[in-house]
Amino acid sequence: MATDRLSVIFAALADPTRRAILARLADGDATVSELAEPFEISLPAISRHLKVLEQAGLITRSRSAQWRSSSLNPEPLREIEGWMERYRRFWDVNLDRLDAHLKRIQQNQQENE
Amino acid sequence: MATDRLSVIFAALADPTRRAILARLADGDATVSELAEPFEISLPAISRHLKVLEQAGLITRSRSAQWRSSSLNPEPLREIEGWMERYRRFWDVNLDRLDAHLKRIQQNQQENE
DNA sequence: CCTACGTTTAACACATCGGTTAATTAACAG
DNA sequence: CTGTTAATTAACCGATGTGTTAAACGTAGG
Repeated sequence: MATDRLSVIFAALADPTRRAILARLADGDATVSELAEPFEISLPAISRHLKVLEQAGLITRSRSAQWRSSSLNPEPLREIEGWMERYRRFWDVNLDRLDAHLKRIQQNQQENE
Repeated sequence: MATDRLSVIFAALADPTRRAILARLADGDATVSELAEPFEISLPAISRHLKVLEQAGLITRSRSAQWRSSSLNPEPLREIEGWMERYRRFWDVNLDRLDAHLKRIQQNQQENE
C-alpha cells in the first residue's frame, strides 16, 4: 500500500537495525559480512535489510568478486528534508540563530523561484 | 521490535494517509470527522491512524463535548532533524550556496537594523 | 573439476499493520 | 429517559515485515 517514494524511505528508516547499518556506512563502505558483524541476527536477515535500504535509495551496491560492497547514498534524506520544510514554521518556536537563518533561506529560495 | 522513539516516529510517517492528516492539521486543528472527510476509508481506520500519530507524539488531542480535536505537534520532526544531522555532510553538497545565502541574510539583517 | 567462501533465495513461522463491520462509549438535545 | 451524534473499541481478515534454517548461486583458487 505504501508505494510512494516517501513512504518507502520512511519505512526503511523505521528499523533500528537499518539505521545502525547506515551509521556504520557513514564511516565508509562495507561488505555484507562486515555489516552483519555487530548484530546477532543471521546473514540472510542482514541481506534483506540491505535490500530494503537499496530499494529506498539509501544505499548503492557494487559487486567485486564474491563480495558485495554497500555505500551510503543520502539523497533520500534530502527528500525527507524537503517534506519537512512545510512544517518548519511550526517547530521553530524557540529559534536559535541557525534555525532562523535556515528559515529565511527557505523564504529566499521560494522568492527566487 | 521497533520500540525506540525514532522508529515509532519514522513508522508513523511511513503511511501516506497519516502524512496527509498531518498536512491537513498544518492548516489548523480538526476533529476526527473533519480529518476523515477527504479519505474513502472508514472512521475507525482514521481513528487508529490518529492513535499512531499521537503515540509518535506528532499530534496532541483535546476533547470538547463529543468532539475530539487534533492539533499538530511537530516536535518529533526536530528529533528526525537531529538524527539526520550526522549525515548532513553527505548530502549538503550545496554548502557553498548555503553559505552564500547566510551571508546575504546577514547583510539583509544589518540593513534592516 | 571440486571445494570453499560470501551472499542471496526459498520456504516457513509469527507478529504487526491497515482495512472492514458491528458494538460500545460519551456527551448533548429533546 | 430516549434518541442522536462523535468517536472508539472489539473482532476479524488478508497483506506485509522480520526473523529463522536450509538450499542455491557465483566467484576464486587448488
